[in-house]
Amino acid sequence: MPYFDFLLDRLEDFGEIAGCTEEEITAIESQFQLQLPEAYKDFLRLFGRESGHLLEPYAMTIDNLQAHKDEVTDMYEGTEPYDILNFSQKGFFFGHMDDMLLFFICNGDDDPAVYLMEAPEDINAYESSFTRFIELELQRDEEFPISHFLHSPVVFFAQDAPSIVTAGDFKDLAIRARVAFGICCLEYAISHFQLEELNWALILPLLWSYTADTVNTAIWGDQIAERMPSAILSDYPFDRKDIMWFELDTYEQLQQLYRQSNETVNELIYLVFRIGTQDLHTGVSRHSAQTLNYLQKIIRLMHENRLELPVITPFRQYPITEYNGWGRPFTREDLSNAGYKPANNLWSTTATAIAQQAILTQQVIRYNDFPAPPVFIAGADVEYDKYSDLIAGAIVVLERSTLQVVAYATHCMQVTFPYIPGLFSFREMPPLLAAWEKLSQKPDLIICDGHGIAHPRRFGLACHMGVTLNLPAIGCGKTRLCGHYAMPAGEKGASSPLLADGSDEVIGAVLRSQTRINPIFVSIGHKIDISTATSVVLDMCREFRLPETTRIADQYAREAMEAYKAAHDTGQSH
DNA sequence: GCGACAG
DNA sequence: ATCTTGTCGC
Repeated sequence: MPYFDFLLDRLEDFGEIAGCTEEEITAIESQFQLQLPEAYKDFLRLFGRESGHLLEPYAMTIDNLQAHKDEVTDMYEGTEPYDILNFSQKGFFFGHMDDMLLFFICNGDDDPAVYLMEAPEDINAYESSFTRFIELELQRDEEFPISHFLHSPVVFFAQDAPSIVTAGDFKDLAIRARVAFGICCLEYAISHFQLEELNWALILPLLWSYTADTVNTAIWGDQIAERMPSAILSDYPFDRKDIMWFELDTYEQLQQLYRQSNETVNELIYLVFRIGTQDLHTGVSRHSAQTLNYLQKIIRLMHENRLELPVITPFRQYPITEYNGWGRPFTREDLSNAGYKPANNLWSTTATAIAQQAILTQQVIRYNDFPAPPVFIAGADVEYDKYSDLIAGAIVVLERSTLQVVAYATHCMQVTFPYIPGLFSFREMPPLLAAWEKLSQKPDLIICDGHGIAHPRRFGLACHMGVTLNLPAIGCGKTRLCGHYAMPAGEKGASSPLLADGSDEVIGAVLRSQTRINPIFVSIGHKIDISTATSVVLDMCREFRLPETTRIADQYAREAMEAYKAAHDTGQSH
Protein backbone atom coordinates (compact mmCIF):
# COMPACT_ATOMS: atom_id res chain seq x y z
CA MET A 1 0.00 0.00 0.00
CA PRO A 2 2.67 2.54 -0.93
CA TYR A 3 0.33 5.51 -0.73
CA PHE A 4 -0.81 4.82 2.80
CA ASP A 5 2.27 3.36 4.44
CA PHE A 6 2.05 6.16 6.97
CA LEU A 7 -1.21 4.69 8.26
CA LEU A 8 -0.15 1.07 8.57
CA ASP A 9 1.20 1.20 12.11
CA ARG A 10 -1.95 2.78 13.50
CA LEU A 11 -4.71 0.84 11.76
CA GLU A 12 -6.06 -0.43 15.07
CA ASP A 13 -6.81 3.16 16.14
CA PHE A 14 -9.60 3.25 13.60
CA GLY A 15 -11.69 0.45 15.07
CA GLU A 16 -13.34 -1.96 12.67
CA ILE A 17 -11.93 -1.68 9.18
CA ALA A 18 -12.22 -3.87 6.09
CA GLY A 19 -10.76 -3.46 2.63
CA CYS A 20 -12.05 -4.27 -0.82
CA THR A 21 -10.91 -7.19 -2.93
CA GLU A 22 -9.26 -6.56 -6.30
CA GLU A 23 -12.43 -7.91 -7.93
CA GLU A 24 -14.54 -5.29 -6.17
CA ILE A 25 -12.20 -2.53 -7.30
CA THR A 26 -12.34 -3.77 -10.88
CA ALA A 27 -16.13 -3.94 -10.63
CA ILE A 28 -16.27 -0.28 -9.54
CA GLU A 29 -14.09 0.73 -12.47
CA SER A 30 -16.39 -0.99 -14.92
CA GLN A 31 -19.54 0.21 -13.15
CA PHE A 32 -18.47 3.85 -13.46
CA GLN A 33 -16.39 3.28 -16.64
CA LEU A 34 -13.35 4.94 -15.18
CA GLN A 35 -9.72 4.15 -14.49
CA LEU A 36 -9.38 4.85 -10.76
CA PRO A 37 -6.22 6.53 -9.45
CA GLU A 38 -3.75 4.28 -7.61
CA ALA A 39 -3.88 6.25 -4.37
CA TYR A 40 -7.64 5.81 -4.15
CA LYS A 41 -7.36 2.10 -4.98
CA ASP A 42 -4.92 1.76 -2.08
CA PHE A 43 -7.42 3.48 0.15
CA LEU A 44 -10.10 1.02 -0.96
CA ARG A 45 -7.81 -1.96 -0.30
CA LEU A 46 -7.59 -0.84 3.33
CA PHE A 47 -10.94 0.88 4.06
CA GLY A 48 -13.31 0.35 1.11
CA ARG A 49 -15.76 -1.92 2.94
CA GLU A 50 -15.54 -0.53 6.44
CA SER A 51 -13.45 2.44 7.48
CA GLY A 52 -14.07 2.46 11.23
CA HIS A 53 -13.62 5.88 12.76
CA LEU A 54 -11.37 7.09 9.97
CA LEU A 55 -13.10 9.92 8.08
CA GLU A 56 -16.41 9.33 9.80
CA PRO A 57 -18.01 12.50 8.48
CA TYR A 58 -17.51 11.51 4.87
CA ALA A 59 -19.39 8.24 4.16
CA MET A 60 -16.63 6.98 1.91
CA THR A 61 -17.24 3.23 1.79
CA ILE A 62 -18.02 1.72 -1.61
CA ASP A 63 -21.69 1.13 -0.72
CA ASN A 64 -22.22 4.89 -0.93
CA LEU A 65 -20.69 5.42 -4.37
CA GLN A 66 -23.83 4.86 -6.40
CA ALA A 67 -25.83 7.11 -4.04
CA HIS A 68 -23.30 9.89 -4.58
CA LYS A 69 -23.46 9.46 -8.33
CA ASP A 70 -27.29 9.44 -8.26
CA GLU A 71 -27.38 12.57 -6.14
CA VAL A 72 -25.08 14.46 -8.47
CA THR A 73 -27.10 13.29 -11.46
CA ASP A 74 -30.39 14.30 -9.82
CA MET A 75 -29.21 17.74 -8.83
CA TYR A 76 -26.88 18.79 -11.56
CA GLU A 77 -27.73 16.87 -14.74
CA GLY A 78 -27.87 19.24 -17.70
CA THR A 79 -25.67 21.85 -16.03
CA GLU A 80 -22.34 22.69 -17.56
CA PRO A 81 -20.13 21.52 -14.65
CA TYR A 82 -21.89 18.18 -14.54
CA ASP A 83 -21.44 17.59 -18.26
CA ILE A 84 -17.76 18.47 -18.10
CA LEU A 85 -17.14 16.26 -15.06
CA ASN A 86 -19.12 13.39 -16.41
CA PHE A 87 -18.00 13.16 -20.00
CA SER A 88 -14.73 14.85 -20.69
CA GLN A 89 -12.96 14.97 -17.36
CA LYS A 90 -14.26 11.80 -15.71
CA GLY A 91 -15.20 13.18 -12.32
CA PHE A 92 -15.56 10.56 -9.60
CA PHE A 93 -17.57 11.37 -6.48
CA PHE A 94 -16.08 9.38 -3.64
CA GLY A 95 -17.60 10.97 -0.55
CA HIS A 96 -19.86 13.62 0.96
CA MET A 97 -20.03 15.82 4.00
CA ASP A 98 -23.20 17.73 4.86
CA ASP A 99 -24.52 18.97 1.51
CA MET A 100 -21.10 18.94 -0.11
CA LEU A 101 -19.75 16.25 -2.38
CA LEU A 102 -16.10 15.36 -2.72
CA PHE A 103 -14.64 14.32 -6.03
CA PHE A 104 -11.46 13.95 -8.01
CA ILE A 105 -10.88 13.71 -11.73
CA CYS A 106 -9.66 10.46 -13.23
CA ASN A 107 -7.24 11.91 -15.74
CA GLY A 108 -4.38 9.46 -15.27
CA ASP A 109 -2.92 11.16 -12.18
CA ASP A 110 -2.25 8.46 -9.57
CA ASP A 111 -2.80 10.82 -6.62
CA PRO A 112 -5.21 13.47 -7.94
CA ALA A 113 -6.34 16.71 -6.35
CA VAL A 114 -9.56 16.63 -4.33
CA TYR A 115 -12.43 19.04 -5.05
CA LEU A 116 -15.51 20.03 -3.08
CA MET A 117 -18.83 20.61 -4.86
CA GLU A 118 -21.53 22.55 -3.03
CA ALA A 119 -23.59 23.55 -6.05
CA PRO A 120 -23.04 23.37 -9.81
CA GLU A 121 -21.59 26.86 -9.83
CA ASP A 122 -19.71 26.39 -6.58
CA ILE A 123 -16.75 24.02 -6.99
CA ASN A 124 -13.55 24.55 -5.03
CA ALA A 125 -10.16 22.90 -4.85
CA TYR A 126 -10.03 21.20 -1.44
CA GLU A 127 -6.67 19.40 -1.14
CA SER A 128 -3.74 19.09 -3.49
CA SER A 129 -3.83 15.29 -3.53
CA PHE A 130 -5.89 12.37 -2.27
CA THR A 131 -3.22 11.22 0.20
CA ARG A 132 -2.87 14.77 1.51
CA PHE A 133 -6.66 14.85 1.97
CA ILE A 134 -6.57 11.73 4.14
CA GLU A 135 -3.59 13.00 6.11
CA LEU A 136 -5.15 16.37 6.89
CA GLU A 137 -8.52 14.88 7.76
CA LEU A 138 -6.79 12.62 10.27
CA GLN A 139 -5.22 15.66 11.90
CA ARG A 140 -8.61 17.37 12.05
CA ASP A 141 -10.13 14.28 13.65
CA GLU A 142 -7.47 14.38 16.35
CA GLU A 143 -8.44 17.94 17.17
CA PHE A 144 -12.10 17.03 17.38
CA PRO A 145 -12.41 13.30 17.86
CA ILE A 146 -15.86 11.83 17.40
CA SER A 147 -14.50 8.40 18.20
CA HIS A 148 -13.43 9.57 21.65
CA PHE A 149 -16.95 10.83 22.25
CA LEU A 150 -18.40 7.51 21.15
CA HIS A 151 -16.25 5.42 23.41
CA SER A 152 -15.99 7.80 26.29
CA PRO A 153 -16.50 6.22 29.71
CA VAL A 154 -17.75 9.56 31.08
CA VAL A 155 -21.14 9.46 32.74
CA PHE A 156 -23.30 12.29 31.50
CA PHE A 157 -26.58 11.94 33.34
CA ALA A 158 -26.83 13.42 36.78
CA GLN A 159 -30.60 13.14 36.58
CA ASP A 160 -30.53 9.51 35.50
CA ALA A 161 -28.60 8.11 38.45
CA PRO A 162 -30.06 4.58 38.55
CA SER A 163 -29.12 3.76 34.98
CA ILE A 164 -25.61 4.89 34.22
CA VAL A 165 -25.31 5.99 30.64
CA THR A 166 -22.23 6.79 28.61
CA ALA A 167 -22.08 9.06 25.61
CA GLY A 168 -21.58 6.03 23.41
CA ASP A 169 -25.17 4.96 24.07
CA PHE A 170 -26.35 7.69 21.74
CA LYS A 171 -25.04 5.73 18.80
CA ASP A 172 -27.83 3.19 19.26
CA LEU A 173 -30.53 5.88 19.02
CA ALA A 174 -32.40 6.46 15.75
CA ILE A 175 -32.01 9.85 14.07
CA ARG A 176 -35.57 10.74 15.09
CA ALA A 177 -34.67 9.98 18.70
CA ARG A 178 -31.51 12.10 18.47
CA VAL A 179 -33.51 15.03 17.09
CA ALA A 180 -36.05 14.55 19.89
CA PHE A 181 -33.29 14.45 22.50
CA GLY A 182 -31.94 17.72 21.12
CA ILE A 183 -35.38 19.34 21.26
CA CYS A 184 -35.83 18.14 24.84
CA CYS A 185 -32.50 19.79 25.73
CA LEU A 186 -33.78 22.94 24.06
CA GLU A 187 -36.98 22.82 26.11
CA TYR A 188 -35.01 22.37 29.32
CA ALA A 189 -32.84 25.34 28.40
CA ILE A 190 -35.90 27.51 27.71
CA SER A 191 -37.23 26.60 31.11
CA HIS A 192 -33.89 27.10 32.84
CA PHE A 193 -33.49 30.60 31.44
CA GLN A 194 -37.13 31.35 32.31
CA LEU A 195 -38.10 32.07 28.75
CA GLU A 196 -41.37 30.13 28.79
CA GLU A 197 -43.42 33.25 28.24
CA LEU A 198 -42.02 33.80 24.75
CA ASN A 199 -43.92 32.60 21.70
CA TRP A 200 -42.22 29.23 21.20
CA ALA A 201 -45.17 28.05 19.13
CA LEU A 202 -43.34 29.70 16.24
CA ILE A 203 -40.62 27.06 16.18
CA LEU A 204 -41.11 24.20 18.68
CA PRO A 205 -44.10 22.43 17.10
CA LEU A 206 -42.37 22.59 13.75
CA LEU A 207 -39.24 21.06 15.25
CA TRP A 208 -41.29 18.29 16.88
CA SER A 209 -43.07 17.51 13.65
CA TYR A 210 -39.80 15.87 12.57
CA THR A 211 -40.43 12.87 14.77
CA ALA A 212 -44.00 12.33 13.54
CA ASP A 213 -44.73 10.22 10.48
CA THR A 214 -46.46 12.81 8.32
CA VAL A 215 -43.34 14.84 7.77
CA ASN A 216 -41.26 15.08 4.64
CA THR A 217 -37.79 15.65 6.09
CA ALA A 218 -36.56 17.68 3.13
CA ILE A 219 -39.45 20.13 3.52
CA TRP A 220 -38.89 20.15 7.28
CA GLY A 221 -35.30 21.14 6.62
CA ASP A 222 -36.29 23.94 4.24
CA GLN A 223 -38.86 25.31 6.67
CA ILE A 224 -36.60 25.19 9.70
CA ALA A 225 -33.73 26.71 7.72
CA GLU A 226 -35.84 29.79 7.05
CA ARG A 227 -36.68 30.04 10.74
CA MET A 228 -33.08 29.72 11.97
CA PRO A 229 -32.13 32.41 14.51
CA SER A 230 -29.08 33.27 12.40
CA ALA A 231 -31.26 33.84 9.32
CA ILE A 232 -33.91 35.83 11.16
CA LEU A 233 -31.44 37.98 13.09
CA SER A 234 -29.14 38.63 10.11
CA ASP A 235 -28.62 42.17 8.90
CA TYR A 236 -30.46 41.53 5.64
CA PRO A 237 -34.00 42.91 5.76
CA PHE A 238 -37.00 40.69 5.14
CA ASP A 239 -37.27 39.85 1.46
CA ARG A 240 -40.35 38.01 0.25
CA LYS A 241 -38.32 36.36 -2.52
CA ASP A 242 -36.05 34.59 -0.03
CA ILE A 243 -38.85 33.38 2.23
CA MET A 244 -41.14 30.69 0.90
CA TRP A 245 -42.78 29.37 4.03
CA PHE A 246 -44.11 32.31 6.03
CA GLU A 247 -45.32 35.90 5.84
CA LEU A 248 -43.94 39.19 7.10
CA ASP A 249 -45.85 39.08 10.39
CA THR A 250 -44.40 35.67 11.26
CA TYR A 251 -40.95 37.02 10.43
CA GLU A 252 -41.43 39.92 12.83
CA GLN A 253 -42.68 37.60 15.56
CA LEU A 254 -39.66 35.34 15.06
CA GLN A 255 -37.37 38.36 15.29
CA GLN A 256 -38.98 39.29 18.62
CA LEU A 257 -38.65 35.73 19.87
CA TYR A 258 -34.95 35.32 19.08
CA ARG A 259 -34.04 38.78 20.33
CA GLN A 260 -35.64 38.07 23.70
CA SER A 261 -34.19 34.57 23.78
CA ASN A 262 -30.44 34.03 24.37
CA GLU A 263 -27.46 32.72 22.47
CA THR A 264 -27.42 29.31 24.09
CA VAL A 265 -31.04 28.64 23.26
CA ASN A 266 -30.62 29.95 19.72
CA GLU A 267 -27.55 27.78 19.24
CA LEU A 268 -29.48 24.74 20.43
CA ILE A 269 -32.12 25.38 17.76
CA TYR A 270 -29.37 25.42 15.16
CA LEU A 271 -27.85 22.17 16.42
CA VAL A 272 -31.22 20.38 16.38
CA PHE A 273 -31.64 21.53 12.78
CA ARG A 274 -28.23 20.11 11.89
CA ILE A 275 -29.03 16.72 13.38
CA GLY A 276 -32.31 16.57 11.47
CA THR A 277 -30.85 17.45 8.09
CA GLN A 278 -27.45 15.76 8.29
CA ASP A 279 -28.35 12.49 6.62
CA LEU A 280 -30.95 13.82 4.22
CA HIS A 281 -29.03 13.30 1.02
CA THR A 282 -27.25 10.01 1.44
CA GLY A 283 -29.17 8.23 4.17
CA VAL A 284 -28.03 7.05 7.59
CA SER A 285 -24.81 5.11 7.28
CA ARG A 286 -23.59 3.07 10.22
CA HIS A 287 -24.19 5.11 13.36
CA SER A 288 -24.20 8.50 11.62
CA ALA A 289 -21.17 10.04 13.25
CA GLN A 290 -21.98 13.57 12.17
CA THR A 291 -25.29 13.71 13.99
CA LEU A 292 -23.47 12.39 17.07
CA ASN A 293 -21.02 15.21 16.57
CA TYR A 294 -23.85 17.74 16.85
CA LEU A 295 -25.37 15.86 19.76
CA GLN A 296 -22.00 16.11 21.46
CA LYS A 297 -22.03 19.87 20.94
CA ILE A 298 -25.52 20.05 22.48
CA ILE A 299 -24.36 18.09 25.51
CA ARG A 300 -21.32 20.32 25.87
CA LEU A 301 -23.52 23.41 25.72
CA MET A 302 -25.81 21.99 28.37
CA HIS A 303 -22.86 21.26 30.66
CA GLU A 304 -21.34 24.69 30.17
CA ASN A 305 -24.62 26.19 31.37
CA ARG A 306 -24.97 23.68 34.22
CA LEU A 307 -28.16 22.33 32.76
CA GLU A 308 -29.43 18.86 33.56
CA LEU A 309 -29.88 16.56 30.60
CA PRO A 310 -33.11 14.69 29.89
CA VAL A 311 -33.22 11.07 31.04
CA ILE A 312 -32.22 8.92 28.08
CA THR A 313 -34.46 5.93 28.86
CA PRO A 314 -37.55 7.04 26.89
CA PHE A 315 -35.43 7.63 23.79
CA ARG A 316 -34.12 4.08 23.84
CA GLN A 317 -37.48 2.89 22.52
CA TYR A 318 -36.40 4.13 19.11
CA PRO A 319 -33.22 2.29 18.09
CA ILE A 320 -31.18 3.03 15.00
CA THR A 321 -31.94 -0.46 13.70
CA GLU A 322 -35.47 0.61 12.73
CA TYR A 323 -36.56 2.41 9.53
CA ASN A 324 -33.11 2.51 7.95
CA GLY A 325 -31.71 4.43 10.88
CA TRP A 326 -34.41 7.13 11.01
CA GLY A 327 -36.38 5.22 13.61
CA ARG A 328 -40.07 4.60 14.00
CA PRO A 329 -42.23 7.76 14.13
CA PHE A 330 -43.38 9.02 17.52
CA THR A 331 -44.70 12.15 19.23
CA ARG A 332 -43.73 14.25 22.20
CA GLU A 333 -46.66 12.66 24.02
CA ASP A 334 -45.23 9.18 23.45
CA LEU A 335 -42.00 10.31 25.10
CA SER A 336 -43.73 11.83 28.09
CA ASN A 337 -45.76 8.64 28.55
CA ALA A 338 -42.44 6.80 28.66
CA GLY A 339 -40.91 9.06 31.28
CA TYR A 340 -39.80 12.28 29.61
CA LYS A 341 -40.82 15.12 31.86
CA PRO A 342 -41.58 18.14 29.71
CA ALA A 343 -40.47 21.35 31.35
CA ASN A 344 -43.75 23.18 30.86
CA ASN A 345 -46.54 23.74 28.43
CA LEU A 346 -44.58 25.71 25.89
CA TRP A 347 -47.24 25.84 23.22
CA SER A 348 -50.85 24.85 22.62
CA THR A 349 -52.50 22.01 20.73
CA THR A 350 -53.80 24.47 18.17
CA ALA A 351 -50.30 25.80 17.49
CA THR A 352 -49.13 22.26 16.83
CA ALA A 353 -52.00 21.65 14.43
CA ILE A 354 -51.34 24.92 12.61
CA ALA A 355 -47.67 23.97 12.30
CA GLN A 356 -48.71 20.65 10.77
CA GLN A 357 -50.89 22.47 8.26
CA ALA A 358 -47.99 24.74 7.31
CA ILE A 359 -45.96 21.69 6.40
CA LEU A 360 -48.65 19.66 4.69
CA THR A 361 -50.13 22.49 2.62
CA GLN A 362 -46.89 22.53 0.62
CA GLN A 363 -47.62 19.00 -0.57
CA VAL A 364 -50.97 19.86 -2.13
CA ILE A 365 -51.00 19.36 -5.91
CA ARG A 366 -53.33 21.81 -7.64
CA TYR A 367 -53.49 20.24 -11.09
CA ASN A 368 -55.09 17.07 -12.46
CA ASP A 369 -52.98 14.06 -11.61
CA PHE A 370 -54.97 10.91 -12.31
CA PRO A 371 -54.62 8.57 -15.31
CA ALA A 372 -58.15 8.23 -16.71
CA PRO A 373 -61.55 9.84 -16.21
CA PRO A 374 -62.44 8.81 -12.67
CA VAL A 375 -64.93 5.93 -12.54
CA PHE A 376 -65.05 5.13 -8.84
CA ILE A 377 -65.90 8.28 -6.93
CA ALA A 378 -65.98 8.28 -3.16
CA GLY A 379 -67.93 10.42 -0.74
CA ALA A 380 -66.97 11.01 2.87
CA ASP A 381 -69.11 12.29 5.70
CA VAL A 382 -69.10 12.32 9.48
CA GLU A 383 -71.99 12.03 11.93
CA TYR A 384 -72.00 13.22 15.55
CA ASP A 385 -74.00 12.02 18.52
CA LYS A 386 -75.64 14.77 20.48
CA TYR A 387 -75.59 12.93 23.78
CA SER A 388 -72.03 11.64 23.84
CA ASP A 389 -68.58 12.24 22.35
CA LEU A 390 -69.14 9.63 19.68
CA ILE A 391 -68.29 10.35 16.09
CA ALA A 392 -68.94 8.10 13.06
CA GLY A 393 -67.16 8.42 9.73
CA ALA A 394 -68.32 6.86 6.48
CA ILE A 395 -66.74 6.53 3.07
CA VAL A 396 -68.80 5.24 0.16
CA VAL A 397 -67.52 4.37 -3.32
CA LEU A 398 -69.94 4.95 -6.21
CA GLU A 399 -69.71 4.03 -9.87
CA ARG A 400 -69.81 7.42 -11.60
CA SER A 401 -72.66 6.98 -14.11
CA THR A 402 -74.97 4.48 -12.42
CA LEU A 403 -74.35 5.69 -8.85
CA GLN A 404 -74.24 2.07 -7.75
CA VAL A 405 -72.56 1.55 -4.38
CA VAL A 406 -69.38 -0.39 -5.15
CA ALA A 407 -68.13 -0.45 -1.55
CA TYR A 408 -68.53 1.36 1.72
CA ALA A 409 -66.96 1.36 5.16
CA THR A 410 -67.67 3.11 8.46
CA HIS A 411 -65.94 3.65 11.77
CA CYS A 412 -67.31 4.88 15.08
CA MET A 413 -65.10 6.24 17.86
CA GLN A 414 -64.65 8.91 20.56
CA VAL A 415 -63.89 12.42 19.30
CA THR A 416 -60.22 13.36 19.69
CA PHE A 417 -60.22 17.06 18.76
CA PRO A 418 -62.63 19.96 19.35
CA TYR A 419 -64.39 21.84 16.58
CA ILE A 420 -62.26 24.87 15.76
CA PRO A 421 -62.94 26.70 12.48
CA GLY A 422 -59.78 26.31 10.43
CA LEU A 423 -58.74 23.11 12.23
CA PHE A 424 -61.77 21.12 11.21
CA SER A 425 -59.83 18.29 9.58
CA PHE A 426 -58.13 17.37 12.86
CA ARG A 427 -61.61 16.56 14.19
CA GLU A 428 -62.97 14.58 11.25
CA MET A 429 -59.88 12.85 9.88
CA PRO A 430 -59.51 10.09 12.52
CA PRO A 431 -62.85 8.31 11.88
CA LEU A 432 -62.51 8.84 8.13
CA LEU A 433 -59.00 7.34 8.00
CA ALA A 434 -60.18 4.39 10.09
CA ALA A 435 -63.07 3.85 7.65
CA TRP A 436 -60.66 4.17 4.72
CA GLU A 437 -58.56 1.29 6.11
CA LYS A 438 -61.62 -0.96 6.05
CA LEU A 439 -62.61 -0.02 2.49
CA SER A 440 -62.35 -3.02 0.14
CA GLN A 441 -62.43 -1.03 -3.13
CA LYS A 442 -60.35 2.16 -3.13
CA PRO A 443 -61.77 4.98 -5.29
CA ASP A 444 -60.16 7.08 -8.05
CA LEU A 445 -61.19 10.28 -6.32
CA ILE A 446 -62.88 11.45 -3.14
CA ILE A 447 -65.35 14.26 -2.49
CA CYS A 448 -65.21 15.55 1.08
CA ASP A 449 -67.90 17.47 2.94
CA GLY A 450 -65.82 20.49 3.79
CA HIS A 451 -63.45 22.81 1.97
CA GLY A 452 -60.15 22.12 0.29
CA ILE A 453 -57.92 25.13 -0.36
CA ALA A 454 -60.83 27.51 0.33
CA HIS A 455 -59.35 27.82 3.81
CA PRO A 456 -57.45 30.58 5.66
CA ARG A 457 -54.18 28.61 5.37
CA ARG A 458 -55.21 26.80 2.18
CA PHE A 459 -55.46 23.47 3.95
CA GLY A 460 -59.00 22.29 4.57
CA LEU A 461 -60.29 18.77 5.17
CA ALA A 462 -60.16 17.79 1.49
CA CYS A 463 -56.47 18.74 1.25
CA HIS A 464 -55.67 16.86 4.44
CA MET A 465 -57.48 13.74 3.17
CA GLY A 466 -55.97 14.00 -0.32
CA VAL A 467 -52.39 14.49 0.85
CA THR A 468 -52.67 11.84 3.57
CA LEU A 469 -54.21 9.22 1.27
CA ASN A 470 -52.27 10.40 -1.79
CA LEU A 471 -55.62 10.51 -3.61
CA PRO A 472 -57.26 13.11 -5.86
CA ALA A 473 -59.68 14.97 -3.58
CA ILE A 474 -62.35 17.66 -3.91
CA GLY A 475 -63.69 19.90 -1.18
CA CYS A 476 -67.44 20.44 -1.33
CA GLY A 477 -68.87 22.62 1.42
CA LYS A 478 -72.36 23.87 2.15
CA THR A 479 -71.33 27.23 3.57
CA ARG A 480 -68.44 29.65 3.19
CA LEU A 481 -65.43 29.56 5.53
CA CYS A 482 -63.41 32.38 4.00
CA GLY A 483 -63.18 34.37 0.78
CA HIS A 484 -65.68 36.54 -1.11
CA TYR A 485 -67.75 36.04 -4.25
CA ALA A 486 -70.56 37.30 -6.44
CA MET A 487 -73.74 35.22 -6.48
CA PRO A 488 -73.71 32.92 -9.53
CA ALA A 489 -76.63 32.96 -11.99
CA GLY A 490 -79.76 31.08 -10.91
CA GLU A 491 -79.58 28.12 -13.29
CA LYS A 492 -78.08 24.74 -12.40
CA GLY A 493 -74.45 24.63 -13.51
CA ALA A 494 -73.80 28.36 -13.14
CA SER A 495 -70.78 29.24 -11.05
CA SER A 496 -68.66 32.18 -9.93
CA PRO A 497 -65.13 32.24 -8.56
CA LEU A 498 -64.47 32.27 -4.80
CA LEU A 499 -61.69 34.79 -4.21
CA ALA A 500 -59.28 34.89 -1.29
CA ASP A 501 -59.75 37.68 1.25
CA GLY A 502 -57.43 40.55 0.44
CA SER A 503 -56.32 39.23 -2.94
CA ASP A 504 -57.59 38.06 -6.29
CA GLU A 505 -56.40 34.50 -5.85
CA VAL A 506 -59.09 32.02 -6.91
CA ILE A 507 -59.52 29.54 -4.07
CA GLY A 508 -62.72 27.85 -5.21
CA ALA A 509 -65.96 27.96 -7.15
CA VAL A 510 -69.44 28.89 -5.93
CA LEU A 511 -71.58 26.39 -7.80
CA ARG A 512 -75.33 26.41 -8.39
CA SER A 513 -75.93 22.67 -8.10
CA GLN A 514 -79.71 22.99 -8.64
CA THR A 515 -81.68 25.80 -10.26
CA ARG A 516 -82.52 28.57 -7.78
CA ILE A 517 -81.18 26.57 -4.85
CA ASN A 518 -78.45 28.03 -2.62
CA PRO A 519 -75.05 27.36 -4.19
CA ILE A 520 -72.40 25.00 -2.83
CA PHE A 521 -68.67 25.68 -2.46
CA VAL A 522 -66.24 23.60 -4.48
CA SER A 523 -62.48 23.77 -4.05
CA ILE A 524 -59.31 21.86 -4.86
CA GLY A 525 -58.42 19.17 -2.35
CA HIS A 526 -55.50 17.42 -4.03
CA LYS A 527 -54.36 16.37 -7.52
CA ILE A 528 -57.24 18.10 -9.35
CA ASP A 529 -57.86 21.56 -10.79
CA ILE A 530 -60.85 23.73 -9.99
CA SER A 531 -62.67 23.39 -13.33
CA THR A 532 -62.39 19.59 -13.30
CA ALA A 533 -63.44 19.53 -9.65
CA THR A 534 -66.47 21.69 -10.42
CA SER A 535 -67.62 19.48 -13.30
CA VAL A 536 -67.15 16.28 -11.26
CA VAL A 537 -69.23 17.69 -8.40
CA LEU A 538 -71.91 18.95 -10.80
CA ASP A 539 -72.06 15.50 -12.39
CA MET A 540 -72.71 13.97 -8.96
CA CYS A 541 -75.50 16.45 -8.15
CA ARG A 542 -78.51 14.63 -9.63
CA GLU A 543 -81.76 15.69 -7.94
CA PHE A 544 -80.54 17.44 -4.85
CA ARG A 545 -78.37 20.35 -3.75
CA LEU A 546 -75.57 18.10 -2.49
CA PRO A 547 -73.68 15.51 -4.56
CA GLU A 548 -74.91 11.93 -4.21
CA THR A 549 -71.54 10.94 -2.75
CA THR A 550 -72.07 13.17 0.26
CA ARG A 551 -75.73 12.22 0.66
CA ILE A 552 -75.09 8.46 0.59
CA ALA A 553 -72.04 8.74 2.86
CA ASP A 554 -74.19 10.74 5.28
CA GLN A 555 -76.76 7.95 5.26
CA TYR A 556 -74.16 5.27 6.05
CA ALA A 557 -72.59 7.39 8.77
CA ARG A 558 -75.98 7.84 10.46
CA GLU A 559 -76.62 4.10 10.17
CA ALA A 560 -73.20 3.31 11.64
CA MET A 561 -73.83 5.61 14.59
CA GLU A 562 -77.20 3.99 15.32
CA ALA A 563 -75.73 0.50 15.05
CA TYR A 564 -72.81 1.35 17.32
CA LYS A 565 -75.03 2.90 19.96
CA ALA A 566 -77.43 -0.05 19.84
CA ALA A 567 -74.56 -2.53 20.26
CA HIS A 568 -73.09 -0.49 23.09
CA ASP A 569 -76.43 -0.31 24.92
CA THR A 570 -77.06 -4.07 24.84
CA GLY A 571 -73.47 -4.62 25.98
CA GLN A 572 -74.11 -2.42 29.02
CA SER A 573 -77.44 -3.94 30.01
CA HIS A 574 -75.91 -7.44 30.37
C1' DG B 1 -61.28 45.75 19.92
C1' DC B 2 -64.67 43.40 17.23
C1' DG B 3 -66.74 40.22 13.97
C1' DA B 4 -66.44 36.02 11.39
C1' DC B 5 -65.85 31.30 11.78
C1' DA B 6 -66.17 24.36 7.00
C1' DG B 7 -68.93 20.25 10.24
C1' DA C 1 -72.27 18.66 13.46
C1' DT C 2 -76.87 18.58 16.73
C1' DC C 3 -81.74 20.25 18.11
C1' DT C 4 -86.61 22.51 17.59
C1' DT C 5 -90.04 25.25 15.53
C1' DG C 6 -92.27 27.75 12.04
C1' DT C 7 -93.20 29.24 7.21
C1' DC C 8 -93.44 28.97 2.22
C1' DG C 9 -94.25 26.94 -2.20
C1' DC C 10 -95.30 22.88 -4.75
